[in-house]
Amino acid sequence: MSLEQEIKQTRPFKSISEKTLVNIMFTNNWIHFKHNKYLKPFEISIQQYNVLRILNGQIGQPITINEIIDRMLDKMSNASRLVDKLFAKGYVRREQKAGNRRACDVTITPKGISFLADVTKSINGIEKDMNTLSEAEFEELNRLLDKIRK
Amino acid sequence: MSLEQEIKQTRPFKSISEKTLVNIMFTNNWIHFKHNKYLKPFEISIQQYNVLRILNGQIGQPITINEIIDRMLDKMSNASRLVDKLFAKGYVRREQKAGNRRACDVTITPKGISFLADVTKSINGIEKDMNTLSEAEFEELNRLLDKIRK
DNA sequence: TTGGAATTCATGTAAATACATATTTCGGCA
DNA sequence: TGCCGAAATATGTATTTACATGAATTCCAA
Repeated sequence: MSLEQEIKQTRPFKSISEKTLVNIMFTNNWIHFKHNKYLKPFEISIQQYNVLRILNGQIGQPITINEIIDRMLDKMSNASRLVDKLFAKGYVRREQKAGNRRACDVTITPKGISFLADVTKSINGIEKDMNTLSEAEFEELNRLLDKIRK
Repeated sequence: MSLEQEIKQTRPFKSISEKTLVNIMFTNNWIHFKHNKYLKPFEISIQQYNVLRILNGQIGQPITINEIIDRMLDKMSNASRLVDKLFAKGYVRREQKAGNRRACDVTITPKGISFLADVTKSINGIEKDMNTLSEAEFEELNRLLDKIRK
């Protein structure tokens, strides 16, 4: 459905770029809502899920809190508290980094890995809720999003 | 910059559609961050700003809380408390709807209109932070976002 | 070597969000 | 009319977010 219909816009957007910003935000909320729906049974928040994915991407190599923040989609949130939550659930291990007592090494545990695998299986439902674009359309969408951010 | 570089992705995405989801979320956070930056001096949250814009779009015609929720980008948040905040600042008027004592009529006040004009002037800075796409590219980006949401 | 700045993380806190539940009012029907 | 379920909004609350500040450690330059 067109954006204007979805948000029942009465007057037209002032510019196509303004409309695009609104469209990105609206689409993100659509994704966010789906994510919440699929993550809910696992009792994990979107941010915690993202941190787990980052750790999993490390393939066993530890990573510091600062590096997690670097890789996070949302830089603002509190990585050390997210790691706390994951630690409490046994999904990550946290140790003082050798050679730098300020920093800490965070690693995903086997329990975390298998939990993440279950979550991922469920969350792929999002792709069923999405309309599939052609390969070329996906590529183009990515290109345009990359381009819009300077 | 490419998404992979920005989030320092180590292993490749499993699919182009997964990458696209991440890209939309990442771009949204980019926009969110900019919004926060430009809204901060005005002491208003993004959600409050969006509600004001919706009310302004009504051109004087009152609207109920439910209709605000309908038009909001983020359906989840608490429209009545957002209206409360705006009311406390004198940006909106709220009256019991004639003929239905459950519902209420919300309208933007002149103070709200001029405040919104100031905010809008500042927030247009986002468009300077953005790379401009061509008209055709903007159209295509909007088309693809509309298409991806069923 | 040592004092100050920078780094790295943790903690505190006000506000916002997500969601459940309550309250008031309305509409329809026996 | 009186009752029941639905509608429209308000309120309660646990969690998350945004951001400021604090604490420990490291680095560097005088």
